[in-house]
Amino acid sequence: MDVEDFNIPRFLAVLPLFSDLSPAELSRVAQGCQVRRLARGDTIFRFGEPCEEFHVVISGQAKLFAISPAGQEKVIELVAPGHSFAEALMFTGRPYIVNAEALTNTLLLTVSKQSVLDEIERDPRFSLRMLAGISRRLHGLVHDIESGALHSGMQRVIGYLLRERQVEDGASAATFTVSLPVSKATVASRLSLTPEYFSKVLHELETEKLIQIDKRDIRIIDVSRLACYGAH
Amino acid sequence: MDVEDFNIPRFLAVLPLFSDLSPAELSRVAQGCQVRRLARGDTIFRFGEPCEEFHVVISGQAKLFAISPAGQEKVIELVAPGHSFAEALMFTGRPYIVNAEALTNTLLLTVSKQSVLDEIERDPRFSLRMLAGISRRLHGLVHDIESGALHSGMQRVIGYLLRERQVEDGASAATFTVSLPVSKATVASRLSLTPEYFSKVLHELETEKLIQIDKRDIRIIDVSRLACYGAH
DNA sequence: TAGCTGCGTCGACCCGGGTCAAGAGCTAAA
DNA sequence: TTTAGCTCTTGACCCGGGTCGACGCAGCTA
Repeated sequence: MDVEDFNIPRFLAVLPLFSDLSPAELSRVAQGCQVRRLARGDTIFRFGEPCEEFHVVISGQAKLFAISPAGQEKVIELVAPGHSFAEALMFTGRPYIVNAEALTNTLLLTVSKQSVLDEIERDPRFSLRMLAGISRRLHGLVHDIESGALHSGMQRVIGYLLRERQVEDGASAATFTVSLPVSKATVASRLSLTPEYFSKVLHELETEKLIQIDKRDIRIIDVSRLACYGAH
Repeated sequence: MDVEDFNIPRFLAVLPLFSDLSPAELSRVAQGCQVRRLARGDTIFRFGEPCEEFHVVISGQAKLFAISPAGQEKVIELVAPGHSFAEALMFTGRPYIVNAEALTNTLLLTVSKQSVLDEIERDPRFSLRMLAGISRRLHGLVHDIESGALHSGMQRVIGYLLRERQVEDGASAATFTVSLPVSKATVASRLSLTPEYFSKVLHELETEKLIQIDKRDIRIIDVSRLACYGAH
């Protein structure tokens, strides 16, 4: 995939947010977009910078993360292709409150705040879709907070594996494979664990014959037993 | 304050969300509202119930909380008079994902989903205000996640005390008083601590002569030393 | 005045999970 | 082929903060 030959309106039309705009509207929004190619480790934005746009991952992977005064990093969210981020921040009028960078070579679409505001002005149904998207994101964060406060590390790992099933395939087979999208250290941080402890938990699950670990591919052997393991 | 003699349009006009609607618009929105008087402990809504409205605390206090399978409770948010909750969930079209109840005798305003949708249809500026409100809420949750993952219990308590200053008075005096809005056990849960440990932390701060505890009033003696205490 | 109930405090104990250090594979460049 | 540099694993050790139990001290009710 290349920057120059990339068809922005066609890509926009696939996103839920823009899915039923007319071709004319799509090309208008596309005016306020730019596509960037990023290498692994490139910064997308940093804490404190002004926010005048939101972003969509076209291909590759991105992460949102915070840094503590002591310098340690916590991954807030992993962003897969087709997913957007920072829409919410755009509407607060404040600077970015997290950092974002590319985890692999990534093609990134950036949509200007102004073209979103124009579209909202023009079509109330568009703002409803925007509201729904942000609300769903908020829903996810509430889930993360609950999960961090109420569940043990083991339970968070199990929850993560089971949730990834939806992404992998919609089926509810008794056995299936989850591929970690990024390094184990990054997933660990997403789950608020150290890499060492994450490793320990995975291998405990393996010795219990609930999963099989093959690099970043994790085969779930017994879904139902896995689901109740860790409930003590 | 009584249910019958309460003037809904006048109250709506004070809320940031509705602040610059015309009197005609206000009374239209007020049609879709109802006011309820609740006693301490009364349920506002429960996990899993359908969500067709959002809520504003007129007077009193409410809490949003989750319950783990094991039965323990985590307070997600404390809601003070003049503040709203569950707007975001309304837009996802899904059932409530948390529980809400009154912490004291409370007067609660409930605004129907339909009147919000009507108003969005009518005025794009209204939907911008809605987006900004929800985005600010999301901002707060991200802060909570960072704070839970990156800071120790001591640091979260200090952060809470310093943040409450804004609410108490805007001044930046070297010494001031924070009144806990609810029981210490509830504040502790909000900070993801046990009541016992919260107590221990507060009393450690007191023996360090950084604060003075008098029931639910906490006098901050030295703001600047408090701010850097716990940074080790 | 006694008795009850709910909140807050305190101490003794314990464990989940973090820290540190070492090593093992794997890939990539030279 | 070697060196360098990741990512991942493993084990020994340690500590923040949770658990449990007991008690003090209101504020109520009778």
